[in-house]
Order: sequence, then C-alpha cells, then structure tokens
Amino acid sequence: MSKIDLDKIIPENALEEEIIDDLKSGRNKEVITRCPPEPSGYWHIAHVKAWTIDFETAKKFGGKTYLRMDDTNPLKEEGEFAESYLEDLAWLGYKPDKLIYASEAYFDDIYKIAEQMIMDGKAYVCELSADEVSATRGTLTEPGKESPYRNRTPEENLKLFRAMRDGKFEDGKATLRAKIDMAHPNMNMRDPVMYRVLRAKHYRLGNKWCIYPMYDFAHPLEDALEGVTYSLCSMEFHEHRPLYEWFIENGWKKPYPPKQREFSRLTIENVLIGKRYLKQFVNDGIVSGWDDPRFPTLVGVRRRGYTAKALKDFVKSVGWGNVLEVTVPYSALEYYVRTDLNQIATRAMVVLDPLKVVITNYQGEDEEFEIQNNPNDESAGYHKSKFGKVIYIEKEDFSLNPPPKYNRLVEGGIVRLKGAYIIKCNKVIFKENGEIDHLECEYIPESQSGNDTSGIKCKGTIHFVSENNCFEITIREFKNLIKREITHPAKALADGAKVEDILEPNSLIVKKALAENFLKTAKVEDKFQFIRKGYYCMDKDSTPENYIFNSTISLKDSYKP
RNA sequence: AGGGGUGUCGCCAAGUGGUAAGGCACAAGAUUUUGAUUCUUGCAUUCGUAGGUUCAAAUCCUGCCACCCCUGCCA
Repeated sequence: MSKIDLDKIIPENALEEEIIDDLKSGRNKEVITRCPPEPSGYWHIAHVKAWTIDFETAKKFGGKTYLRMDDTNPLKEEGEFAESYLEDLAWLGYKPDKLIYASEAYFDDIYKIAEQMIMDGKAYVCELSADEVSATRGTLTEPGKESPYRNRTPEENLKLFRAMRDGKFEDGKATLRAKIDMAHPNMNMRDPVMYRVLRAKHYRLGNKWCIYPMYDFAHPLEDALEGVTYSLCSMEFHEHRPLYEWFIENGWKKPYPPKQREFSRLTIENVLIGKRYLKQFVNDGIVSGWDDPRFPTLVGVRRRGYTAKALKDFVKSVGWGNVLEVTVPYSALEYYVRTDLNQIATRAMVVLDPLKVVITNYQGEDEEFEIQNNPNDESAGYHKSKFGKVIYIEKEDFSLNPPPKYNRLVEGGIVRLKGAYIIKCNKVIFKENGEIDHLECEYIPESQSGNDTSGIKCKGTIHFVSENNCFEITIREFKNLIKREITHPAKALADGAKVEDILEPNSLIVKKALAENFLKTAKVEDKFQFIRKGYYCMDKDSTPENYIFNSTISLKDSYKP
C-alpha cells in the first residue's frame, strides 16, 4: 500500500473518490475487491465490464482481487463453468490474489452465523410454503402479513434449524427467515429467506448439505469474512443494499464492514446476451458450442479473433454508469477490436475470390519481394512474397463497367500490384458462357515497388498472389447471429419472439481462398490482416492439410461508388 | 402505503454555482504502394419541462413530465 501515493491518483468516478477518502481517513488500510461469478454458464462480453471494474479498481490502489465462485445454488452450478472462468480470466490478463469456492470456504461459518442470529432473535424458522410466503409478502403498495411462525423462541428456532440441517424437513417445507419488517417499503426487507431446504448434488460438496444459504445472506458475510472492502456489483442489486448492510450489522457485527457499490450493466445492440438464452442456443445446436465464433462468450469472441485488450478498452470506454443498463451500438466495440488488431496483426495477401491474370511479357522464374509484416511496428519485420507469370487478383478488383471513381483494374487501364509492379490490362479472355476466364496483362519492369523509375502515376493498388506462391485455405465469414434489425434480442425473446424470428439465416459462410505461402507459418489464434480485406484469426479446427481462418472483422471501407 | 433510481448531441459520457470535456457514429478535406491506418476540420447558444433564487444555474429550490428497477425458497 505504501507505494501508492494517494495524492497522485486521479479519481475517475464516485467510488474512487470514496476509496481515497476511506484510505486517507484510515477506515480502510487497503483495497480488496472480489470477482464473484456463479458457475452457471460461460462468461460473455458483458461480464468483462464487471471483472474489469473489480480488478482495475483494486490495481489502481495497489490492492487485491479475489476470485470467488459464488456457488450457493447446487441446482444451477457445474464444475465445467468454474474451470472455464479460470481460463477466461487468465486470457483477460487478470490474476486473482486468491481463488475461493464460497461453498467450501464459508458454508460452515455462514451456518454458525445463522445460529447466532437465531439466538439473537434475528431469525426464525418458517414453515410456510413458497406460495404462502409469496401470498403474505404483500404487494408494492400494501404491507405484508407476518408469518405465524415469526414469534417462536430462539431455543425452538435453533432446534428447528438444526433439524433442517439434519434433513428432518422435506425440500421446501421450511426456511430460515430474517426477522426484519413485513411492512417495509423495500420488498427485500420483508423477512427475506436466509436458508432453504434443498436436496441436490453440489458440484463441489456433493450431498454434504441439504440446506443452502441464499445469495442475499451469504454474499455480504462472505465479503466480510474475506476482508473485502468494496463489493462491486451491477445496479439491480442497489435495492438489496439495505439488506446487505443489515446482514453485516446483525450477522457479522464488526466495524469497518465491506461496502456494496453498484455500476451499470452493459449490453450491446444486436448481441444476444443472457446465460439462459445462450445455453438454449448451445443445447439446440444453433451454434457449434459455447466457443462458436459467432457467440458473444469470451471463448467465442476469442476464437473469432477478438483480443482481451480490445474488450477491456471497450468496457473502460463505457464507464461506470448510473442507470440499470446501458446499451451501446456494436460499432463501439468494433472500433476497439480494429484499433488493437491494427497494431498487432500481421499483414498478408489473400485472394478471397480469385481471377486469373497472365502477365504476357513476364518470363522465367518468379521473383521475390518483401512485404512489411506490420507498418505500425517496425520490429515485426518483413516476409517474402512472389510475383510471376500467372497471378490471381480479387474478382472485384477488375471491372468491365467500372463505376465512378473506380481505382482498380479496367480494360486498357493500369493498377499497382502491392509490393510488385504496375500492370496494364490488354485483353479480357472470355469463356464460352460469357464469363471472364482470365485477363492478359503486361507488367512495367521499371515500376518495381520501392524502385520505380517509370514515372507512371497510378491511382490504385491491389493485392494478389502468385500461382507459384499460394495455397488454398478455408475461410469462415460470419454475419451477425441475430438479424440486424433486432437491437435487443434478449428482450425480443422475453416478449415472446421465437428463436427463428430473431435468428439471421446462414450466418456462417464457408469458402475457399488463395493465400500466399507465408501463411503456412501461421499457428492457431494467430491474427492477420488480409490486406485490403479484413482481420482473420487461425481457427483451432485447422489441420496441416486444411488451414482455417475465421473472419474477425472487416476493414473499414469508405469507397462509395 | 409504496419504495428505489435516472433524465447533458443519434449512442456512451465529463461536469460538484463562473458561462457545455472527451469517445463512438456521421460528414468534409489532406497524406497514403492497404479506398485501411494517420492527420485536420465540422458536429448541443444548450443540459426532460415550467417557474423561482442569484451579478451568474446543467449545477441550488419548487412543481410537473418521462423512462427504468423491486412482490424467487435465483444470483
């Protein structure tokens, strides 16, 4: 802590101002946050905001962040998910200072605290059914009714609570409830349930317990027990804050308790977010799995080629927020993806839709030339490519009827081949069916790239591959999983839309392309910019016989005919 | 007997009584052997609305209006 000079820290939101005050006043000696996922699904883009806030806030103040699996509901949780979080977090570049499974670490302590609260007259065993509890809770405008079991003695409650623990009650037949106020205007304070009877196999504890604490009860105590100073969560928990503080005050009963503070949830237009729906897509086979490159899960976007830096920069740009949920356009995310990839992606030439070109005045072996691997990073060096008698260019880079301002190749026109020569198109050879078979061009030997003495001015530059220096690769292009016009897919589903109503048909397009041989050196997850086309990432399904590249995102294109 | 939040450019978002930052998007221009990148420039006389206080209000006061969240033995 001593290494942080508080006066040099510029607070970026109200929480950071509060942290500085707490540190200066001595209320807190250090900053400890926790990252508390429930292992019930894979993380998606929106989670990154929460984890970034947890880790970056602590980091800014030289503090610590604990990864705590918030596993208090055996019905929903699985070990597979918990394991995925460890990997996702590492990929994001965050190292937790401690790994905790709340169930293993705190269930005993939480149980003891519950017994203490019973003895303090703060909790009681209620034998109302779930429906009865619901019926007696009152409404938004009317107070609730007190449970007939509310005034049992502490001794009686303790005996009953132990009976709950010992399996003497069937599932749903009893709960432990906090004795607060059935007439409280905040519904969360109307004698909330602390423990329920639940016989289900817990993914870590098996059948050790048949009672499980509720989030509202367990979470504040876990925070307190752990020494967490700031418990950061999304805005929907704001109204649980009084309850959070009530459990700390009546359960933990020590000074300098953790503080719960809330930030806005993040959603992105046109992206389906929500564990429940994502799970359904996986189970129904709509996507190939949790790591389908069209999926907003971290494993998905990672496979697609997004970087952790892009994601983190993106969520930081959105800020803390002060409403339940902020929705930003997808383009806001894409900006950060392009920006990062532009800095790190290796440039390569790939022709996605080849048109054969014969250089009539070229003789002999192919000649080599060099391409800069990354114009933004001199240290990335160069790689060799080739130019020769037969090359391929992009079909769309030649036109028989060019639109206005078309800077590419036309009949009788010239264009520069990136890294090589200027060529002139002399003749278009057609097939019998009228389609173009190939082009006959001549190259201008004096126009060699970097060594041009021809004096010819050439407006356009296009990419190409030489027949002797290319191989076939597989490209996976993606459209948005969800139809463009559906900006809030989760909302649409909740409002009754069918999956097929919101699903973009054929969002996966597989095709072949011709890549320069240099791409044979690629490894899984390597990121490339296919010059003039977009960013691509080598997929894990690749084999030595079949290199597969996922389209991460296209380059911006301001050409408007 | 309801309670809790929020309203600043199309989207995020600073702003804490001294005369509306920034980013995305968009538009125009320059440079460019990627129509990318980069670079310039433009983009709220006005802060939900109506009043009030003040030399001065997005910021303070009052009244309206709009939107979001809360009635799980989920987290």
